Amino acid sequence: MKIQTYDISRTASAATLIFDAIREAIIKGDLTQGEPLRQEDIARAFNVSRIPVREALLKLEQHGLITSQRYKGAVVAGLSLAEASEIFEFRALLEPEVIRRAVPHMSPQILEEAAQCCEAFARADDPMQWGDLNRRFHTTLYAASGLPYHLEVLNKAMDRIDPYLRAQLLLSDGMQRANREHHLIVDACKSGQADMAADLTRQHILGAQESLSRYWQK
Amino acid sequence: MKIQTYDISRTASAATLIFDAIREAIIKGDLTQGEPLRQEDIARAFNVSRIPVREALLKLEQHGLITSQRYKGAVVAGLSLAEASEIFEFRALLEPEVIRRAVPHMSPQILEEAAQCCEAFARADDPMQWGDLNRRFHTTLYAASGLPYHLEVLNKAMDRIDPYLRAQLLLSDGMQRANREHHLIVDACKSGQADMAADLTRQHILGAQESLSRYWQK
DNA sequence: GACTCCCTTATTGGATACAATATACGCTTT
DNA sequence: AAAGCGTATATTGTATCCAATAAGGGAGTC
Repeated sequence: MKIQTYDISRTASAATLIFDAIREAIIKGDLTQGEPLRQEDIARAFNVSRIPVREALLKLEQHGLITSQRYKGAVVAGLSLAEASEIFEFRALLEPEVIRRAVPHMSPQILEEAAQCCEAFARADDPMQWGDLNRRFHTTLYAASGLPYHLEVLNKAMDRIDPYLRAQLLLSDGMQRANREHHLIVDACKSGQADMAADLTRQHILGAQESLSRYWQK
Repeated sequence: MKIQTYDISRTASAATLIFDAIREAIIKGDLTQGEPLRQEDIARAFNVSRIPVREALLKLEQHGLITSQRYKGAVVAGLSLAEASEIFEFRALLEPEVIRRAVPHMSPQILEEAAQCCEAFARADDPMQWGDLNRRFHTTLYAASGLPYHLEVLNKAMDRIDPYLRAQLLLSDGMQRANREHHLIVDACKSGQADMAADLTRQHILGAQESLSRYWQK
């Protein structure tokens, strides 16, 4: 008998599960800036002691998603527009290079998957999905870059600004433009134009940053 | 009576102290790749329970300095040349931009401090100091960039490759070249040539990467 | 009434104790 | 002797308890 069995408890500790759950909640905007995170409350909610909760909170702090003070507790970290803006610039520096390096190694499967993400993104009607699909689209394209460290750092950066990304897609022309630009990027990748893809990616990011800044001003 | 007293326990938890200590040990090469880190041993060494040790280990893992497996423990993370090389490329992407942005805001004090680092670096006879001074030199110059996120990420990156950086300085012409290039960078900063400083920084990093790769080949 | 001091309470940091899991060794079987 | 199995031991993950600290409220003083 050969059944593929997988034991979740082998890979995930309680701390990890809690971390993931809270991370999701913050990223998706269910927990907002300043929301206090009491160890005991969370422990009760997950039916565990405070120990794994503390580990989860530590990881969240390392990721910059919460800030905590000794003997005072943790709160969901806020990100000023300026801080978010800097992270957009950070992305604008990294992602073009990443995609440039990825293009030569993109298999037809990857391109297909990216295109599907793109389609799904265009058709999705639930704003909650937009953020996810948008992100999956980009990570799919970047996966072939062979730059794991860049991707790791990039993921953390994306986590931090995720609420802003979602907000940006909700702006009047946010989805429309993202969609258009995604298609252009995929096309560039398909035709092997690495530099073009890099350029488009850069514009894509800086455009998002700018539209976000403009909106916040008003 | 007004003495500036600072109570370590107010700002630093045991976990933080342990983290710093182990981080230093790894960075300076006292703990090398694969070295197992037993919670209980460390706890005994610091005269604390395993709880703060676990926190420290978690942070170290987040920084990529150790890798740990459930129920198996943590070991000092190794970094293949390829991985280190990728991080050098990462730096080559970020640091030029950071210094370019910093140049316009460099006060005479900062320039003075950087120059002093440079001098000290040139004169230091203890190879152990080289790494520290080299790093202080760069961080001093970057501080004025107004890009805190970039710097945070950069610091983590530097932590990971620190042993390689030290190794690189120990190569035959490592110090000599680093020294020469540092001076060029400071000069460019002093004369406000941001793009020049960026270019020099990029070459400085890629040069180090290349010489390291060449050496490892042999 | 405002201020200070002290105490109570809520909350986090750390220590000890227990549970879950992996590894190593010896035993059995062939 | 080699392979497979089970137990012993070491090590990590988690729960429970205690200690340290911060925040708030009330009594007393001016």
